[in-house]
Amino acid sequence: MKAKSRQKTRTNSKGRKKSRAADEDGISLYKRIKLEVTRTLSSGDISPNDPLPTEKQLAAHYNVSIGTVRRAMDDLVAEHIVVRQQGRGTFLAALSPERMLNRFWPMFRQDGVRVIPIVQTLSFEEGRADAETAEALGLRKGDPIYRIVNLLLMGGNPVILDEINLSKKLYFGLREEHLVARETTMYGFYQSHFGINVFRVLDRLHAASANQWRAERLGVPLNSPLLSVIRIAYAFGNRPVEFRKSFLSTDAYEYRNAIGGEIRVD
Amino acid sequence: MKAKSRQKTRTNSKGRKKSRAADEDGISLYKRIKLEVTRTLSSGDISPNDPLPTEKQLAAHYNVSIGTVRRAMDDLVAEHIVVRQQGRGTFLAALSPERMLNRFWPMFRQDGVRVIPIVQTLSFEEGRADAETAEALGLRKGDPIYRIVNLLLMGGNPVILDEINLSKKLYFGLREEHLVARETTMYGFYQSHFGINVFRVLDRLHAASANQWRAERLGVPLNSPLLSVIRIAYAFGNRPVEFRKSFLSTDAYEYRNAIGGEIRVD
DNA sequence: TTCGATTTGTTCGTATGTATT
DNA sequence: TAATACATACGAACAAATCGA
Repeated sequence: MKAKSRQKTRTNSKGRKKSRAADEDGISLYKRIKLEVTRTLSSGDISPNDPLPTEKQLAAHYNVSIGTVRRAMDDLVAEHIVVRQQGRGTFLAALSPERMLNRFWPMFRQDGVRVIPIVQTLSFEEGRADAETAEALGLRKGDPIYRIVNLLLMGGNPVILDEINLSKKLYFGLREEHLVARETTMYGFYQSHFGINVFRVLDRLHAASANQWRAERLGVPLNSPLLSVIRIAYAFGNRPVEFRKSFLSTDAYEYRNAIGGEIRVD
Repeated sequence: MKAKSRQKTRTNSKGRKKSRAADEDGISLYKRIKLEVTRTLSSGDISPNDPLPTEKQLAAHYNVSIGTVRRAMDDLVAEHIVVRQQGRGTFLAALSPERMLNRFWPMFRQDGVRVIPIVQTLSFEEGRADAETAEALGLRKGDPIYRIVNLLLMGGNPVILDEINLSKKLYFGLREEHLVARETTMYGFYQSHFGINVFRVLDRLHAASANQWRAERLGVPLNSPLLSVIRIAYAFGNRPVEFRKSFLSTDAYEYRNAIGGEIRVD
């Protein structure tokens, strides 16, 4: 006497009617849910740190079982898009200041210790996108942008020089006061003030030499070797939302990168 | 008439006896299985590309349900330790030459194209571990090692100079002929000849200047900026199995690093 | 502070779909 | 074609964390 026997399609107690595995579109249910939820999140309606619908609600809404919702959420958790907390709910992956920092700033002291940088904004100006910036941000050359130069000090010494380019359209109304006043990382700032959630960055690393201007600000000799990091930051949906060129003095600090399993056995 | 109602412990039809969620050790079943399987894999008994026990077998062996085995395997798949193929089985994550390359060599041409390097072995010698190498490989200073210097050419030009240090004990019997004859990456070579599966590397990046020796081999001017990559490669169980110092000429190629979701929606 | 409701976490089990051999 | 092995989906029961009354 096992439950109800099932055919390829059936109608269950809630009026659900589905062919199992492989939907009309040939895409599985949990993947569809994954997409739908991602779309919802990228729309920016859900501010981080307030919860998504509960699993039960999602199951009801999409007319699937809780297990299927969990399968979708498992994926989103693995992709660091949402986090779950037993007893509380499921949240847009955030963005506590130091989680943000830990996640997107792979800078360590030589001995492996992570150091929180202190940020000085050296300049803030409006300008127009050059070819490189336009390409990176998906703009047209000459489109209006904000350009910010930050100096990051670690352990009291200047270590990183950041040249940040933002589309004016995306960050309309940004002013220098906001930057000095902010109590968080740039990415946390984008999120809290503009609803822009950076969840992925792509870094391109080169060896470079310090020119006069950079040498002065980083306090190193002219032509010292610097690590150049060209970064594009993406929000959900692979929307580029920041183009950044950084120059790092790697005498006392280094850029670390782990490839492969992260060995969380918890 | 729903199944059998359950108490906190019970004995099922197969004689299984278990308290639900949170085992004796306070660790969940699927995590225990994850660990056990990982241990089995790291012992090197299972050569890559032959299958692990099937889910059914594992379930029987560990006396748990298939769902629990799948939960454990899901994690191992997410961590790139195993791969599953519908209809075939589950395999130790491998390591086709170009998967290996794609996975652990984040070098791209400026335009984003990946280039397969050609490897020249410049030298092969036995030596003794200096402090740095010993530390990295978990050896004592003075322990015997092999030291290999490789020059990697991309697009016909020398781009990377690799100085590789291997514990002699781990790779006992290694000879230069093996290296020249090999038809794969170094990591593939470690695996096929020594049963050592690299599944994770940690890179530390610095800006450096080309000294005389390196400048000559890389065909760049003295004191040119080079990207220095100090790498430790780990096998299962976090066993360090290779210590490598690389110097990259980044005029035409770059080191790329993606942080955050990889956006596989499949 | 206690307690109960809510929400996710873990485990089990079943049925069926689909790819491989 | 049949057997095998993983993939998807449903649903139930209980554990554990959280939060508010």
